[in-house]
Amino acid sequence: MSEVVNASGGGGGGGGGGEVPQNMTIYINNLNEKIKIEELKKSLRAVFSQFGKILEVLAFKTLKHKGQAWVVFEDTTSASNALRQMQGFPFYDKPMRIQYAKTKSDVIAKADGTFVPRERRKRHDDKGKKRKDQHDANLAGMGINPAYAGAYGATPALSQIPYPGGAKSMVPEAPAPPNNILFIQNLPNETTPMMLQMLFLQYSGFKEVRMVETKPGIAFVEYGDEMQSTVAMQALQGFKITPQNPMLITYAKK
DNA sequence: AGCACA
Repeated sequence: MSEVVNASGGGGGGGGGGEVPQNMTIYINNLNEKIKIEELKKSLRAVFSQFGKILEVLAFKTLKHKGQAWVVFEDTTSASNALRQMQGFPFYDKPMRIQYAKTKSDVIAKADGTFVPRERRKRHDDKGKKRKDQHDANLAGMGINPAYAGAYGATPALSQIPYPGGAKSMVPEAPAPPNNILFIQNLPNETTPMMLQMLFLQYSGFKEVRMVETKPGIAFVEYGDEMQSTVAMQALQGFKITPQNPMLITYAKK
C-alpha cells in the first residue's frame, strides 16, 4: 500500500535492487582500485554521459573511499536509466555495482537553494536563521538558480545526444567506402583504449580498439562486418568525451 | 566493505 509513485514516469514495476530512494546522483562501488582517479573519472564520464547531462563526477583515493564514485546527473530520470542499464557493467574488468546516492550532492543543493556549508553544520543555534532562510526561499521561489545560470545555463541537455543526421557537417570531403574498421578522429589527448572500448562495446560485433601511441587523437575500432560498424558509427558520430571534442568517425581506408 | 562534495 505504500508504493511510492514515480513522478518521472517510466520505471517498470518490480524493481529489485535498492532500498535507497531515487536520487540524481548514483553511487558506484566495486570499481577497480588500481585505476588512477583522473582516468577513472574520465572513463566514468565517457560511459555515463549517454544517459544525460552529467554535472559532476566525484571519486577519492582515501582508504575509506577507494573503489567508489559518485556521478551527478541533472535529473533523476537520467540517473535511474544509468543505474538500470549499467548495473553490473564490466568496467576495468570488474562489474560495477550501482545504487542511488544516500544524500543529495552539493552541486544539486547549491542549484536548488538548499545547500548548507558543512563547516557551519556543527551544532549552532543561530538566531538570525529566519532571515537567511527567508532570503534563500525568496531566491528559490523566483526560480533563480545560480549554479545552472552560471555554469550550465547555455548548454542544453540534448547536446550529449549524437546528432542523427547533423554529423554531415563534420564528415570530410571524400568519405572512404564502407569498412568494418572505423577511423576515429578529434579525440581528446587523454583518451585511452579502455575508454573507447567501453563506448564501442555497446554495439554488437565489436572486436577491438587500436590506438597509435605516437599519434594522439585518433583510433581504429574494428567490428565483425560493415553493417555492424555502420550502426556504431551512426550511433556515436559526434559523441563528445569532452565538450570541445565531438568525435569524428569515418570508415578506415583499406 | 567502504555514501562525498580536495
